[in-house]
Amino acid sequence: MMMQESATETISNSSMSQNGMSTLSSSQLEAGSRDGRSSAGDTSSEVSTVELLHLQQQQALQAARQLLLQQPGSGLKSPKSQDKQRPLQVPVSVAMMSPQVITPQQMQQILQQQVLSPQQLQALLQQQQAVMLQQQHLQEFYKKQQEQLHLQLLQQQHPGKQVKEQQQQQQLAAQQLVFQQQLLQMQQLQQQQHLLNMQRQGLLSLPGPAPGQAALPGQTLQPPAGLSPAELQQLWKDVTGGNGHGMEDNGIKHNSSGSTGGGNGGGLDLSTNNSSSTTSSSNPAKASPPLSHHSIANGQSPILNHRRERERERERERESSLHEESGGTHPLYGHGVCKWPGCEKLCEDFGQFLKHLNSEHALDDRSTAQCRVQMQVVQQLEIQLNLVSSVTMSKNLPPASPPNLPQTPTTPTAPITPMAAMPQVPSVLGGANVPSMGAMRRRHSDKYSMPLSSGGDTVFIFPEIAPNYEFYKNADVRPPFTYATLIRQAIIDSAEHQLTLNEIYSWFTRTFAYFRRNAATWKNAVRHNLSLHKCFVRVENVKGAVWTVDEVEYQKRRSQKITGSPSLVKNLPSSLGYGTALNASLQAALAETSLPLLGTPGLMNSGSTGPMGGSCHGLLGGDASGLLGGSPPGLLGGSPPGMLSGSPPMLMQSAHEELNGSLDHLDTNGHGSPGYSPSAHMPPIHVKEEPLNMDDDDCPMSLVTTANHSPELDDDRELEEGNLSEDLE
DNA sequence: CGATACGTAAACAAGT
DNA sequence: AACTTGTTTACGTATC
Repeated sequence: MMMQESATETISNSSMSQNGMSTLSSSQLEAGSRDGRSSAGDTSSEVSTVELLHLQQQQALQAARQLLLQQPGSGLKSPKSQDKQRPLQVPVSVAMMSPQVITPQQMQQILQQQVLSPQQLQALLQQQQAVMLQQQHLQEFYKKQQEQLHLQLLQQQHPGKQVKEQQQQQQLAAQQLVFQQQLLQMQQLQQQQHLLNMQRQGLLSLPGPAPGQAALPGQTLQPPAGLSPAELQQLWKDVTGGNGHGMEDNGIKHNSSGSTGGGNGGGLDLSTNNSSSTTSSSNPAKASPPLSHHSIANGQSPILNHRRERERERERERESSLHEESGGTHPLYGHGVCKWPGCEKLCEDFGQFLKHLNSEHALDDRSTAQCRVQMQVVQQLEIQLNLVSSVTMSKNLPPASPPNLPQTPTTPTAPITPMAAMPQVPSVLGGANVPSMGAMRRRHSDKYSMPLSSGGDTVFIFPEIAPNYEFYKNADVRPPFTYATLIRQAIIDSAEHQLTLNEIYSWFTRTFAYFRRNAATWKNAVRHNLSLHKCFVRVENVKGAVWTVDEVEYQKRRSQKITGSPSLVKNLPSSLGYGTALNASLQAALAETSLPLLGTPGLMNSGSTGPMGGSCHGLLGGDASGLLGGSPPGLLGGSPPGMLSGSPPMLMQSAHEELNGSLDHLDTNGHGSPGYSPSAHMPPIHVKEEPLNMDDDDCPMSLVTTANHSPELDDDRELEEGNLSEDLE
């Protein structure tokens, strides 16, 4: 019976979280629309949203490209795996992938570089306003010209054309270019503005640090944080000269050439095509002079001249080849393949591509939804990044690398969020919500012992861990450790290695954001564990009773487990997703086991290499599936969700596993340090939250949400524990 | 499939 | 009486 209740609770919670998410997303959208309205004056909210989405899509594409280029083998796998798992959401998954791939460092760089100063923002806004006024007129004009041009082109196709006509055409083309450029610029500015507005309003902004906790006051809506790095990047590129020519594009994107008639310039892909681009959709290619790209860039006269010339040439070419569409360029078209995330359809020519684009990737609800999901994903990633970065940064450690962590050989940073992000995110953010399920999480955790040290009293066994400590302290993620392990840690951390029950409670709340809610539940669990496990010894004290740890007993227990489970590795697939988590668990594990070992990283790694390698990448696939849709019913389903699901971000099981392996060795070797358990395998991290489930459908959405914890959950008295909250900081 | 570990819920008792 | 602290039992889930 109880279980059922809990289950229902979970469900309700999850639903709540979803709602929360949806709410958030909706609010965001609304906000976005508002912006659009306010700023643009009635530009339909949709437009802004769409634009944003497009930007993000592009971003995702870019990221994907970069990944492909940078990470030869690794990155590729994950996507596939994901796709397999979640076929329908391919685009989404793909988009997600890219972000995942991005290393934390990259993200940080982006963030750092991309921040717009207030003045810049203002300037942009002003520019845009001015531009907007003109835009309508220009658009109309542009359309007319495009039509004319189109007609002329058609005429030219016929053999006997007169020179004059050609000249006229050229002139028109030139004019068109100018207008087109202007138009594009305006559009871009508009996009920017939308983004900026959103940013300002905090729509996009993710609460930096602790999603889970709304807590940190200031952070939340700060403008700068707002846009995702990628967004900013893209935006900046588009705005600044990026568009201009080439960016990288030349190579990759000629695209930008506004060919798509719409002149997306690079920025707006679809939107442009469909909408404004206008008439063109039908013959965008024709109308749009390939120039566009370039034009977009500056729109400067000098450049224009060159462009004009080029255009002429191109037009000639065009004429010859007719609709070859000049290889119409489009941000989503390259190498004869549709670059829409997850699509990759082969299109013989640009025209075919356009057809495909309009038919398959039209801005319908579906694509819009996909875009939204992507946005959300990006946001989540940002959040995670913030968390991670905050943690790592605060601690001096080089982000990814705990000493030896096999961690991420490949992607040092990668960890961050690989796919897992998706699934996990929810949990993280919204998190913890739910108390949930019964026994999902599990034991593995024990294996690691967590060296976390709480603030004051404790001494960090391993400083490296600190980062993780910060993470769990602020993120509403369930730690991947068993209650027994945590309790032990709490006691060990204390000065006298003994704590009263209440002190243990305090440690939990102080150390883990996750335990700031549902107090009744976890406190009961703590008591239960104290009583149940022999390793915890109650000692009568003057003041009352205190709890101590009998390491011998603790080790016994652990050793048993350890010995038996080399298998952990298996889980990897499912757990892959976590990136940073890795650190936490790994570190923890390392900490424990390795105390002695620290010096010998090699050991760790050696073991890991094997297993780990693949796993890391696998991240995406595995976890995500598990979390999201994969695990069906119960949270646990596929990926054992165990504890951390919420955290998501981080843990890479693979790493854990490796660690495990290594750890195991260690253990086996027996260096058993007295106090610390050998720890051993890394368990998959479970996330309790299970955000997972949400409906499969929603899964993506889940991401969205949550940045703050939903108050709801707490029936508990957590609030009561004011200190805890205080302690946090 | 059974054993075990774990998490959760709850009943109950004793103490404050 | 209400709450805290402990103990114990039961049950579901996951792993071995």
